[in-house]
Amino acid sequence: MEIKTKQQGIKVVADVLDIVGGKWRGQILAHLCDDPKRFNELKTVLNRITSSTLTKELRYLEDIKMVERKIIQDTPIVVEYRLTEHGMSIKDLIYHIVAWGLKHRDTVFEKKG
Amino acid sequence: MEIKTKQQGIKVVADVLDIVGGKWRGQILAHLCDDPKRFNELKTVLNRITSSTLTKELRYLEDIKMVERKIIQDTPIVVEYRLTEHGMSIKDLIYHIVAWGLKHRDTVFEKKG
DNA sequence: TATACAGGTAGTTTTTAGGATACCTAATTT
DNA sequence: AAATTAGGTATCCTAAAAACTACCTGTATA
Repeated sequence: MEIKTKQQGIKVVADVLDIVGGKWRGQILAHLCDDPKRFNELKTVLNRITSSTLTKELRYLEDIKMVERKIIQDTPIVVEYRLTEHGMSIKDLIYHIVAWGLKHRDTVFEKKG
Repeated sequence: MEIKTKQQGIKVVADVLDIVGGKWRGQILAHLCDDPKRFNELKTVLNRITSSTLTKELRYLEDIKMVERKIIQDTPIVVEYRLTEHGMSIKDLIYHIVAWGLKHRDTVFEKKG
């Protein structure tokens, strides 16, 4: 694949990073790679995220069809978030991100504590 | 690879996205995957970036040893930015990002113009 | 002579992401 | 009856990211 495919190939990088970037989206998607998670499970595992931020990020991921919200029980309410079938496609990319990070982040961050 | 390696595997996603994320860094790295580029080449190809932002982003990428700045001619001054040897390792990841994006961004962005 | 290009810096302002705080319904537990 | 859990919403606020504007050195070009 040639990235040289000028504005085509580069804009796509920005688009993908819109989806996966920011402080939380990558982490949320990474957690959902394993298995579906409930709202408060995500909240616990994403240390320090607030309810309102988590809600916003999940709504965004729903809007772009990466994640779906499923009410699995009505009363008491139980909600589950999972990757859509289409969203599953992100797993590979997340694996590559993790792989690169495990190999290289120490070098790259050596001077940054 | 198991992402389930709890906080280990997830924190690394955030770290990598720190490097590659934001509005410009991914695009800058993607452009430098092809070949070295001069300051104003980058500025032209990254439509709408300002000099000061480009300078900041390049300085950051230099600090973390992903990119190096090389004065290739003194007078008149000619400066070239290229991936460091270590920075080259990002190529694969960029390719995966582009690959995923080309396959999936239409679906994902179908409702977003 | 003056205008443009190359490669920037400095200072200020705007925009945006994310955080803080408070609050909501309904059920369950103490 | 009161507190806790589950799953949020609404509003405001702040800190950081990026943009805007102006300016700089030095060379080449018209």
